[in-house]
Amino acid sequence: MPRAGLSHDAVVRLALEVVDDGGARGYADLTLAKVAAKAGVAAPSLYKHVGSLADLRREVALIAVREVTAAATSATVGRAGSDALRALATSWRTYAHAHPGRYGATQVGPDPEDPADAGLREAAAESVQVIGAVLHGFGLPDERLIDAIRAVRAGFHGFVVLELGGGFRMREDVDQSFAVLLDMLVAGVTALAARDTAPAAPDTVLDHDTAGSHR
Amino acid sequence: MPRAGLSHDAVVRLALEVVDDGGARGYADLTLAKVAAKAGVAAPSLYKHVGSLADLRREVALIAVREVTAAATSATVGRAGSDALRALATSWRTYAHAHPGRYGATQVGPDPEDPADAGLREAAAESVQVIGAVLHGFGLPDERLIDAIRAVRAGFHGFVVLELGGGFRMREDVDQSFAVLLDMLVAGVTALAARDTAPAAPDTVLDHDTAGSHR
DNA sequence: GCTGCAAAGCTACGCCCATTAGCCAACCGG
DNA sequence: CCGGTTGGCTAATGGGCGTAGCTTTGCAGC
Repeated sequence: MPRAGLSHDAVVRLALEVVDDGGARGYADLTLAKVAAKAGVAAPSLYKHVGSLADLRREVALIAVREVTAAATSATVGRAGSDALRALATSWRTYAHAHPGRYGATQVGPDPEDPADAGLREAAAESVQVIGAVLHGFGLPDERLIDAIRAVRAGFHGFVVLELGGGFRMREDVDQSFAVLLDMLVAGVTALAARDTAPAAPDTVLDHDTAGSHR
Repeated sequence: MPRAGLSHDAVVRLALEVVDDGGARGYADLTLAKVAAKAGVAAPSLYKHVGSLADLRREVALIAVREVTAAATSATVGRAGSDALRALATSWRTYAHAHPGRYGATQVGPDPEDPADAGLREAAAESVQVIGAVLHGFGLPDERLIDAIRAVRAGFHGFVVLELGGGFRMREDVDQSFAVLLDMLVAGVTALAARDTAPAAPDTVLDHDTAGSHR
């Protein structure tokens, strides 16, 4: 009865393979049975190395979030302003294309209550901080920074989710569409900074009173 | 042995209740067992009214997509331009807030191959057409309309997905953030129309050559 | 009112998955 | 070489989907 020589890390590595092999649905379809099959081991044996399927998923998600953050960080180092924002956007989407399954793992929000999700919460916060750092360079007032971060995240994430999910069915150039979205975000953040820095500017694109829509 | 008096429509209705009861994860957690429990019936009995769990999910998704489309349509009737786009955005997000579980059902892209998904594909196309109709009013050239639609969809969907998934953890006003995103999209679409309608305009916000980023 | 049949339940079963319990063999430190 | 830890295993439970086949209800038509 030879041993498979597994370990915690080896199991996680195999889980990542399963996720990567499964395309955009790889994470959703991650199963202990598949990992065990890849390891050449009976499914219950995995419990010697991993607490549960939920634990394994958490760990995969953590890695994915950290990878996105790392890609975003290294893409924006040494850049500022719209240059940085464009590099950030590209790295974000490029990661999703290269690892659609792993990107799917970043879509599950960590449970704000569950202590087991603490690491994931922190990792997610770090990825948001990278966006925040980039946007900080636009000179936004503090109260607008959070809005800009959310708009950018929504744009990036929404586009990638729709793209990976097959939501863009026309054959038209998707890269071009992303470039247009990115232009909107760059212009939007720039205008947002200009508006609140110089509130009297007459020809600001964003001269609309957003405060009126508060609940 | 009294009869429960089920029917196809009754089962779908109960499935919608299960989805609605389950919060944002209601659709993902939809199960025949839960529907059967709500109906007061053994699970296999449901097969007299429904082909499979996949069929039931499809039907729920179809209803959800049509409801979003209907909300968007009625919100934009009689409006045009940025007024229409703002109303569209509000109706989209309002639907997601009112029916988070059902909104989750709209996130699964229909399989482009599967003939069973044909109705869902058509319904999804209709919802995109509503956005297209609204954006058409901005006078975009045809080649840009698809890009604008995608940007708007990405913004709406991304924001709502992040919001429902608990992705916005700061307590800052989320309505305000959505208003800012909406401003960016309105300004972005306006500028996109201005850019390609009058290419020589000097002060256009979007004077960047997006064609340079084609793959 | 009776008869008969289709429809709508049911139970029993098979399969897949996660997880627990308990066994046994392999490796490693002394 | 010996013993304990550790990493496999099988068996079994529970839950979910789905199929097969039985039973009973309730209605249509006489």
